[in-house]
Amino acid sequence: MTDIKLAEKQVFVQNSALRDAAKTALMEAVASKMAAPNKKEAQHDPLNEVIELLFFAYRDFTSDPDAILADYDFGRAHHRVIHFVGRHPGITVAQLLAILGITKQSLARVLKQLVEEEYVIQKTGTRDRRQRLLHLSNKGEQLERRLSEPQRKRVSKALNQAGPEAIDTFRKTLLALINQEDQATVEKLTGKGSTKGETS
Amino acid sequence: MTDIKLAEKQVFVQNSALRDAAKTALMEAVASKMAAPNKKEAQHDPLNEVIELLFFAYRDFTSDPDAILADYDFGRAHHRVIHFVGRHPGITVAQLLAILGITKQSLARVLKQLVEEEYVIQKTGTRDRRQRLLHLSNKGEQLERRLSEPQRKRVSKALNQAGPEAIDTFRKTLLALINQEDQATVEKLTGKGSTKGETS
DNA sequence: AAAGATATGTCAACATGACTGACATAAAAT
DNA sequence: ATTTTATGTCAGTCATGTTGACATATCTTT
Repeated sequence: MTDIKLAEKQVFVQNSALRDAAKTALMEAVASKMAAPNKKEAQHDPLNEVIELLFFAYRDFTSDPDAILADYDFGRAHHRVIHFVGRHPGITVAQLLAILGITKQSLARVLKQLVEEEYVIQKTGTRDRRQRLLHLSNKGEQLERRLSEPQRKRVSKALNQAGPEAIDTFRKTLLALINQEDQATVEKLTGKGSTKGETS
Repeated sequence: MTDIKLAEKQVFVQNSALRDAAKTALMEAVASKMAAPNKKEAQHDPLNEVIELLFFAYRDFTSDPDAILADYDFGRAHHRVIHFVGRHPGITVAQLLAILGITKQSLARVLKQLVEEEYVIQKTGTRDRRQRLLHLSNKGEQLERRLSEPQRKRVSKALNQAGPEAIDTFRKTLLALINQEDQATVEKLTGKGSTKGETS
């Protein structure tokens, strides 16, 4: 008696329903249960708190562009490429690989698409003609702005809410979270804009 | 004349080599080029800076556990489950789904493994016997500690380096980065520890 | 008590974005 | 002239996410 009536009334609670309701309704459920008095393990370590906050913050932070990307049939991988090429025009493939921390085969897949669809332009290096210096086309720049806008707004809002010293403290903390060896490099990287020194 | 000599001398620069050298040597290369004087687009927006820092910080932040996980043939998905079950013992499957923002089919795959290998224990709810309240076994708690230790150290170090007000400011900023609708929920969630109110 | 809704689980097929390994070409460096 | 470097590409695999369909046990409602 439990085998034929299902499909009609259950479907609506199936997959994405759980996802979409998740960030709202179901989260409420979580919270309410949470409100119940706990017993033990109230490990109220602020460190653990920060770790969880990082998880949620990053999740939401990346969700903005994800939605936009879907329109273009692109994924996060494309976004990362667009972002770093946009912020560091003239970057080489090797540099991009180093920054992204992925293999060239992985990069190739998305980069190829981006070049074919003319979001990214490859210019042969003049100093070293083996290099392919990467730039955004106008189209690419447009997409970049579209993608970064919600993120900038989100960050801006958050920093404002957190107070005037937040910009500085937040930046300092993030930098200190990065692997020691890379901190100096990243500092230079984010401090500057382009990757020039040569161009075609 | 370029078709038979390859495999011997190239292999070492192949895949992971690029990855491993990446975070050190190649990053250096990036930095040096960066140092070259730029021309235009010095969009020195601190917002963009923060966005990139977030990317790097989160990347390194998650790399600690990733390495450990490999020993167990687990991935990030397992880590997330272990983390949230560990920090919120007695959490239900539905709640976990809401937090993780994935489908139950995705969760099932990793949860099944974790239960089979006895890192996670399912207890039937007493108030609602349909629920499976999730807990870590001792084994699971050990793994949880092993995984969170490097992250806690990293965060701790970063907060110290960033100054005394960093804990508070960093937490505030992260919270404000989260989707408005979820902020209150997450605050409760991270503030408390367990998910009890009932147990078996 | 019967009917419906909910919490959980499971099979199967598919997409994305990583990875490894192997091989290629053009250009620079030795 | 030889070797190394920067880039690209084919092929196969793996982890993790997604839909869709269906099952079972246990509340909840009528």
